[in-house]
Amino acid sequence: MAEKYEDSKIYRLRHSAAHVMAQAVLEKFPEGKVAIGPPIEDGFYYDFDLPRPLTPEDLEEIEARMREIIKNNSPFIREEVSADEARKIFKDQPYKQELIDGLEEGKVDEHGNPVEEKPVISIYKSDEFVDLCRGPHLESTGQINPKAIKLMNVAGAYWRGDEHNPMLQRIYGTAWLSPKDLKQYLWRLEEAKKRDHRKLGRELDLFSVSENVGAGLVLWHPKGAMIRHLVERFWQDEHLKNNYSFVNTPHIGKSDLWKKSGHLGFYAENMYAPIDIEEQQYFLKPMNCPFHIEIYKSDIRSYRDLPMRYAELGTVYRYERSGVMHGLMRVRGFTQDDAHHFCAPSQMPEEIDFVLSFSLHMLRSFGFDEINAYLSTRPEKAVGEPERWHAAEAALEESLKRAGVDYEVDEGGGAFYGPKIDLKVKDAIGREWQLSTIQFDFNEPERFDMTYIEEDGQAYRPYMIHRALLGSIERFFGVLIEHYGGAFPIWLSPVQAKIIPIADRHVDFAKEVAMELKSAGLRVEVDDRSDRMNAKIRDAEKAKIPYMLVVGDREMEAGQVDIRRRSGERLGAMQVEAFKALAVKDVAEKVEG
RNA sequence: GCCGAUGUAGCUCAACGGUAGAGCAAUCGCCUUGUAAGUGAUAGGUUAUGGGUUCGAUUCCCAUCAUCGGCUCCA
Repeated sequence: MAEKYEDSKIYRLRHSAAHVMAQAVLEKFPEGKVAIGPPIEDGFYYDFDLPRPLTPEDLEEIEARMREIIKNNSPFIREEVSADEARKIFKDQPYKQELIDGLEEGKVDEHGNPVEEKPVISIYKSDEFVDLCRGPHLESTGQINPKAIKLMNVAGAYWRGDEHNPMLQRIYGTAWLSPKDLKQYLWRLEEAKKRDHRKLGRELDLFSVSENVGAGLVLWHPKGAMIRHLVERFWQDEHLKNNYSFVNTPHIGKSDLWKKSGHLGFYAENMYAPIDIEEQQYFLKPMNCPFHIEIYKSDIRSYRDLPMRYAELGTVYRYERSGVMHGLMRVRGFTQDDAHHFCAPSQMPEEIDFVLSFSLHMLRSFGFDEINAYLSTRPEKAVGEPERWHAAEAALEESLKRAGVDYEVDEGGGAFYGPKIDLKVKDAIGREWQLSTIQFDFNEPERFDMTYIEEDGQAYRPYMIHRALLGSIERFFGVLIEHYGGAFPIWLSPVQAKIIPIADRHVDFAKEVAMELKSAGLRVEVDDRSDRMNAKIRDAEKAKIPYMLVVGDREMEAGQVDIRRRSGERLGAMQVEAFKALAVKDVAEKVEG
């Protein structure tokens, strides 16, 4: 069993580094106010209310001062105090006063998180600095390795994370046990930068976002659109194999529909302003479900029709606040790989089993092997019968167990209309991304009065399950780019092989080879520029094309191609037919090479 | 939306209160090449947009738009 982060030395180290930083900041700005400063993943931060914005030069100064404080090697001394004593000690610190009030009431800890027992109020002293703090800390500042800390950046953050509160300045820092660990962490950041889908999107000419079109609206370039096409084609094939029906629905719908579905009530802030058409108001769709429900309701449904599975690559538009857009990950117009399942209560557990295993199959097909699940259950405020909630939650949990997926339960974390499972994948450098979501909906079937006729001739309410496996095609593409660092598996590569003639006299032969490979469904291009072979190889490498096929006098003579992989590996010369078979096999087996 | 930073050629970046330059890419030549950059020339910019200050603004100021790092929110 791994040690909990909260109990580890590195946690105490980061917490201690936060105190040292706060001291350095207060020395520079004696009138500054301090808020809170906890350890976080990979480091720590501290929030301050300061008279002016901090600059990168300030950070350097603060970091240098931190090293001096560390050198003093002063001990961290813990003291327990009464609330009144604490108030006296922090008399010039309004944020600390607020925290002390909270501690005295006994409902929250010094970070504002709810706690069971009324906490003891403790303070920690080190060098010239005193902080309201639960600890724990290192024994002394000298235990911090001055060469293993680094201040990263400054950012705004609301006091207690509430946007109605004042905006503070948050300094992020990182701290490690050894300089080697710090170096490795910085290397990881560099690596993540290299894989940034926004950078690769430009370099590989996959997509762009134009200021002239609008923020958060993605333009898919030919190579990106090819990958999207391949993803969608695979997605469609798999859905057809699994008894889905495809539906297609429009981009706008009348206001009455959205009133009925409830979206104008609980989702209005994410919807765009209405469009007036012949004195009726229409809204851009933020979701596809009301349309799918209308299709369901276009006829009387029998128990014999169930389960029904409606799938659509449905493009939706959601208003996102201006500061939140991020490449492909967070956009204003996107296509969900959406589907709605309608089933009878008796079919429900089996239907969940299917959706979960189908979801895992889909994610694994794209090279995501590490998948974690999050089960969110009934919140305080919820619609729908409690029995249905329980049955649904049980089905979700049982299904996760059967599938052998690691999961965490988020009690009360479900939406008001139903419990859900979210699946997160780990990418090649260990970052988690949320993709799939499987959610029950107890709201819309009621609002639309959806029914089916049972054997007994009576009308019953079906279960409705809403799911997206890839999430959105845009986000999924972004994750895919970062996961593979732009070097897509062969079946997804927009160009699978680049044919490189050594001299102009080999171009005709190269084109013949290209024709031959294209006839097998391979995506190949001939680099017929009069450049040197070395330059052509360099360009193909930079484009991360899986195979480079060099053809010169020798190959032309023998009807061969000389093969180089993008890894630099040389496979030597082989017959065109042999390469064709090799590449076709790579595609079928989804080889990553 | 909020806090902070940024916006100069297709890309990466210089420079400057007196109307801008490099490398790569592009175009046109020459070279005809054996596994990551051959070579010469040419072209390319109302310095994001709109105001203001100034004799003069791309540079200083304001607003808007967009991007980046975060916060809040989320597929």
